[in-house]
Amino acid sequence: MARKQKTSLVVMTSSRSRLPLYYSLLRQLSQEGVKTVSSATIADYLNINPVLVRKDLAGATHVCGMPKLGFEVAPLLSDLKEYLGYDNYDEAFLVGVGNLGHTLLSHKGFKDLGINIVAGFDKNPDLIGKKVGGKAIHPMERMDDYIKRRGLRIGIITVPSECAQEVCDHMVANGVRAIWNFSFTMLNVPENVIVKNENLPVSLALLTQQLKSISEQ
Amino acid sequence: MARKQKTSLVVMTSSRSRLPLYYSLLRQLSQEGVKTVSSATIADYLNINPVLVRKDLAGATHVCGMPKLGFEVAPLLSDLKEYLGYDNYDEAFLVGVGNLGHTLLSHKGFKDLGINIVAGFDKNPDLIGKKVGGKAIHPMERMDDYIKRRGLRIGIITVPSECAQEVCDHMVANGVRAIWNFSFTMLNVPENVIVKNENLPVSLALLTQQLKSISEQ
DNA sequence: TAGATTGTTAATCGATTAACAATC
DNA sequence: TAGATTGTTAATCGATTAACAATC
Repeated sequence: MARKQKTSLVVMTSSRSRLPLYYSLLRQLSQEGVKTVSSATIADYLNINPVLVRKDLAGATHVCGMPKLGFEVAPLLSDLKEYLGYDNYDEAFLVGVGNLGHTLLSHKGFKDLGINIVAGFDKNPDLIGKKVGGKAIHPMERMDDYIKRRGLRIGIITVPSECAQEVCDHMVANGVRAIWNFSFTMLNVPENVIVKNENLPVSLALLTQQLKSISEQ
Repeated sequence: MARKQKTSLVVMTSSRSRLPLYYSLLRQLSQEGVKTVSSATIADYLNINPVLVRKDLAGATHVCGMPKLGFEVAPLLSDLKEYLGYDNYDEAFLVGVGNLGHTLLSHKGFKDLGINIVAGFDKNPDLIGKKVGGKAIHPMERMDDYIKRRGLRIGIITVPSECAQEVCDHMVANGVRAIWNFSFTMLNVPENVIVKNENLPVSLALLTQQLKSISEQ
């Protein structure tokens, strides 16, 4: 950790993280045949304030709520989908086809949000040439070239912590601008690259912590 | 989605989500032999304000920074570890031993944070009796009893969305108070149960979104 | 000593909520 | 019509930052 580059952390306004929740909920409601929904109902499901819901929806969609009826679900969904960029097609790639790497490569949920993980890279010769979730696994040596050739800008790091910084450096050197980091290392990147650390154990630990703090009251 | 129960969402003060970052960073620094560190250095790595770092540390530890030298890494680490509850032992269990379930059961990182995923449950007869990551897989029918007998309060849902609510109901009925939900369903739970939705595709989508919004500037 | 760094108090900023008139 | 629900403006709240005296 000698270098003096910074880790750019992802910070986001809360509205951004609520919008996907509205989207999920509305899709669920839509499937159940619900045609219109009030901000109070949405707020109720998500345990937040109805005014907040209206503000968020007003900011992200063109749908006007109707007094007495609430919002039409269908246009809300399509506007949210566009706003959230779920109908744009984005390409990402993954390095480190271990347990977690396998899971992500095979995960069906990315497609719906317009994301395609196009390939995996690993140094294990047994994996090379195989397919995981329909995606080819390439040797590490091919990575630099592959990134540049396809102009990939989004990389996923699922290698052990020891190798994470090295993989990261290669990514950055070849034009990657956003990194989804599952290793436990704090990555050093130039200012113009964003890193989102996804630490599953920490995530669960935060939940157990919260459970405790609630139980204590 | 007929019931009128609410989904309790996890909301947390930002300090809470920064503390694990300090912890990771400090552990990394400590391994490199660093003995003391200034708030400015920490802030630099994490791209945040040094005053914020001092405030957070003052709130979570008893360590006083020394003018001109900064903070001692070792006591900071042990205080943070205690504050974050990483040295308390917590038990969780997991339902749905598919791809993601396998990954979580085998994940080495939980132990460090004091979390033990004690068992997995699945309805697939081929899995029953096997071990994944050293943890036994039991049939679904055993779940209710198992939860009660061991007094488990933290459940992990990695089943397909269609089954998620049903699994959730069983958990709640048997005393589970916190649910880590990897399905795409918004779960209905009583007010005193907390749900943390972990939607990996949405997580990546938020990152790509942010990348776009930065690129546009 | 001078300079780096701390902890604290006050100011700012942004996000959330309350109040309320408008409308179907 | 009356009541439910909207969108908007102002007030509140909490979190972040700025300013600065204290200290090694």
